[in-house]
Amino acid sequence: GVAKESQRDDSIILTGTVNSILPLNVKEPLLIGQNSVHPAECGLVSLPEPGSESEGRKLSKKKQKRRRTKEAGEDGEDRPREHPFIVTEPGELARGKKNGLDYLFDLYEQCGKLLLEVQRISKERGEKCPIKVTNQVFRHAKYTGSGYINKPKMRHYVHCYALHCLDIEQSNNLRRSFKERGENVGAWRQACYYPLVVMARENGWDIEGLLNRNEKLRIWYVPTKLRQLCHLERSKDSD
Amino acid sequence: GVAKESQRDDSIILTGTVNSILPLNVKEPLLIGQNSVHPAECGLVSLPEPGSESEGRKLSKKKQKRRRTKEAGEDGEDRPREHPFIVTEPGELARGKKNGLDYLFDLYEQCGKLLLEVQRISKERGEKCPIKVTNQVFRHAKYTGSGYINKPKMRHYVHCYALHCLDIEQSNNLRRSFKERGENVGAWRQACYYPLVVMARENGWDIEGLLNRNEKLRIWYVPTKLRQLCHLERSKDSD
DNA sequence: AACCCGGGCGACCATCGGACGCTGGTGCC
DNA sequence: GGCACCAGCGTCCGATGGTCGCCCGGGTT
Repeated sequence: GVAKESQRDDSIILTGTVNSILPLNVKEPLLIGQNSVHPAECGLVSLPEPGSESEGRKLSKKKQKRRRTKEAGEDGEDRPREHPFIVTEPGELARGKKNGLDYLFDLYEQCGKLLLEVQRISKERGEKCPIKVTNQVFRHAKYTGSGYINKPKMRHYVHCYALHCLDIEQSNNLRRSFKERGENVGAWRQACYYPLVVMARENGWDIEGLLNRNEKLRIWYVPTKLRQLCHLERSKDSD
Repeated sequence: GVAKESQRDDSIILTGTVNSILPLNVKEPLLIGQNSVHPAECGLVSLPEPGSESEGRKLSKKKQKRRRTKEAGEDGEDRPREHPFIVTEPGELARGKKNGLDYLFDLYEQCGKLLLEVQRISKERGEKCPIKVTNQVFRHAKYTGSGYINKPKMRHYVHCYALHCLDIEQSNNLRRSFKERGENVGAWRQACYYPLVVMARENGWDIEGLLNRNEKLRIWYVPTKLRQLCHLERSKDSD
């Protein structure tokens, strides 16, 4: 299934047009005629480098090296990490040490409320008032005891939440289908991109506008990968 | 006149309510009863430190030391700096090695056009599309040969342009009045704040919204000092 | 020519948006 | 218990918004 080809990161798999790879329609046919090719060469499209601006800004792109574990003897009082998400059907509670997707989406609602609070506070203080979920909001989340909300997580699943908000029917079907097939969260997450790309096409490829028109999505930055995917598909369209 | 009290920076002078210090109404009365007091103590209000957020972000606020002149032997090909602005009446051409205020405002229009261009380009490339005048726009300005447009300058006079857009009548009167009195640009610039504060009050102190509602001003970040001034006056109101 | 006023804008800084990949939790055997 | 998988999120990085004050242009004496 799709899961086998899905990557840890956001590398994008495109072997055909969007229509032909809608996750719900695809099981085996995706790689027909390519089954003997090495996975790295069969339809995995690396997106263009982001540094495409022509004004002369420089990008060094050195491979960053992550810091090893924190020094021993540090107190830190570090929270245990959250349980991983699993693909659940709408309304289904995750069993065992897992979290379900309804909970994931609720995190986005919580962020929206947190933003509202941050906005109220900053207005009251005459400071500039964020219209998006910014670092400040994540800081506020930590401060007010919602330490389980953090930036990398929330940014990671924005487009999944977007699908949930824009087409609950399709989002629910996708969840049921991926759960049934036993796909993991990474595969489900990848699959959420394509219905959005189709919607973007139906909106003149204006993904930004599509999300901005929705009350709940307006506050989230458009994920880079989603924007790039739309751009890529649009350029295929005009071939 | 007002000019004598005005500071190089944006320190804010408030000896009374906004009503009492509307620049057009004020010549000498401003400091009545305080003329013997040291200027630093007479109504020069230092605004609250920006690091007022309670979430625990740290601000070191070390005095930055500016780099001395560039190394000798550097080519650089540096453009000579622009002629300073002087206060001119509407339609009046600046004489000598000076630039007039109509020219200043035209620079803002040019930035608006530049932004439109940047938006067109970034849409075409599927990159994220700025809705404000960002660093990218200033970079684009340099790139396309408008080297006379730069960030510190444009940010410095935003509120003057705002007054010009929101109440051309009042803006023109202010220019005529300050020119007649022989005030310098700094004094005129300071004076531009107060009519805006009054307008903000009439709009429920929503200066952000006031500027955002205007087609031409929407693309400019609200100047910090203007937001702070509004905040300050609002809190005086409720005393 | 010498001086000084005042303002243009180069350069700096904290913080931002964005993302990588290490670490360790988790289920399976 | 041991192992392999995989995803949470600590941490990093280039670039941004915002501003200070050095430097020098320009008018005056």
